[in-house]
Amino acid sequence: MADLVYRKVFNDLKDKIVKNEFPNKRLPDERSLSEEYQVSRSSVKRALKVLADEGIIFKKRGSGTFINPLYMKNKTIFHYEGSNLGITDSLKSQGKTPKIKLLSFKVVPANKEIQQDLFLSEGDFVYEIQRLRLFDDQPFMIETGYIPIKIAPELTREIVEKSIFNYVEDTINKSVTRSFLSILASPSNEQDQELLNLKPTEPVGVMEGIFFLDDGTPFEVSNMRLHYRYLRYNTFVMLNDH
Amino acid sequence: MADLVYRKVFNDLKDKIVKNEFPNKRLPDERSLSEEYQVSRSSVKRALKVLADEGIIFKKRGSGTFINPLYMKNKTIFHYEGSNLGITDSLKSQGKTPKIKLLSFKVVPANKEIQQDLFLSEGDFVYEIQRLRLFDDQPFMIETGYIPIKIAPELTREIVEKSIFNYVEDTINKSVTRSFLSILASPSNEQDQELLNLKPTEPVGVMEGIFFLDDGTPFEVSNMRLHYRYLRYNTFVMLNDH
DNA sequence: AAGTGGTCTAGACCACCGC
DNA sequence: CGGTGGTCTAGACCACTTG
Repeated sequence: MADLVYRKVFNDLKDKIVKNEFPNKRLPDERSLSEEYQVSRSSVKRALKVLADEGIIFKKRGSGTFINPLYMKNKTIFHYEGSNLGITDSLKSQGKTPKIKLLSFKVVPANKEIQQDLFLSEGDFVYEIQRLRLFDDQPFMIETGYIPIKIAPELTREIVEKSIFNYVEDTINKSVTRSFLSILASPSNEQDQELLNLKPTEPVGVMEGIFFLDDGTPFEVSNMRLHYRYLRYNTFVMLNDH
Repeated sequence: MADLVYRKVFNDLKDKIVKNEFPNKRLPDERSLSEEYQVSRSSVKRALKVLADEGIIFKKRGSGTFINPLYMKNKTIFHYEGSNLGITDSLKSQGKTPKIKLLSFKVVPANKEIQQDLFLSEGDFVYEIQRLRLFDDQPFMIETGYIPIKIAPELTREIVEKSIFNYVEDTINKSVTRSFLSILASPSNEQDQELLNLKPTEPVGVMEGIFFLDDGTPFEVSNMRLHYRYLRYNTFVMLNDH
């Protein structure tokens, strides 16, 4: 992954942007970058495309490529980038230690809502997994997930305390590649306040989502409640036209 | 726009998918499509990339390209608007009447932050427009926007009480087609509580964004504070791999 | 006119899948 | 092994912006 040409250009440019090595907020033109990195202009374009999709840069035809000023501002430790969600990655990359505390792990019958979300039938069972995620010993997210037992019949506490997605990729040989997410704000409840160290006036950011395997099978429905300072979802939006 | 090669391939394929012209849920391989449409394989790939980004198809290396079996069903269950945001539209569609109450309308010098966000220079002026948006006489959003006067030199209270974007499209003949948005949760402040009828424990959802004209010029930087029950951002997310 | 991003082509080689 | 998608190159021409 990391030794792909466009990936290297992407990583290097992102690095330089973060280190503020383009103080005029402008990147060199594509042809210069192509020369500098000794790669084709197509590969440069591909790298820039990904940067643009993540909202880090934007391009002005005829003018050049510029750094999105919102990207650097008010960066929370934890941020999601549109079309690329990397929970553990984005944490690790900053040299921090993400941890998981397992709050509960059960097998329960799927209720109506979960049946619909995961395309299950009456009588199907799911794992109910509640985890607290920490980041440098600071709790930031309560995550409640439901996974059909028939998709991953051998989940254990040990697996669940680490990465479920990695387990699935290594063992079932399928991968979780996409999801539908809903993002909203909510007042904190007592559990939130206790586990995330919140005052009653402080809210949580909520991300609800369904994760899919690469063959389209719904794999998990998840409800994530985040300390409000740790949620910042950055996205690039195309308005009505294309 | 629609006469781009990859766009035509995209539209044609999407059309065929919707009409169920691939009953085996599988698309022809890229080289055949390239031949069929008499375009390069790169253009086929580009069209397929867009289809995949929209969650309509997925590609399996070594196997082929398949139609996401959930694509049709999902439309009723989720309404994902990622990559297509229409605030007033989505309100109108529910048969409700959106209204705008103008809270303040001034011309002020752009501060450093706004200068950076909108690529302005020292001494440039911007409109500062604060509006309360209502929905069936129920206030749901406080919106503070900054627009360079040099882009829209003739803004008036009358325009600002309606749609700024429509004015821009009709008059300047440019359109607002893209934005970068950051979405987060925040405790409500006193103004929020008063204008949005919130209790102190109830939060707001915040959307900060820069809106761009179709030529890439930053047009407006906007801060939107929404009653938490009215913010729900739905999006389709591709995870780490492609 | 020069510079910059956008689109498109043609072709090469690689990596993975299934028979 | 053949078929498929993934990556990459080199170069052409177009469309828009800026001085």
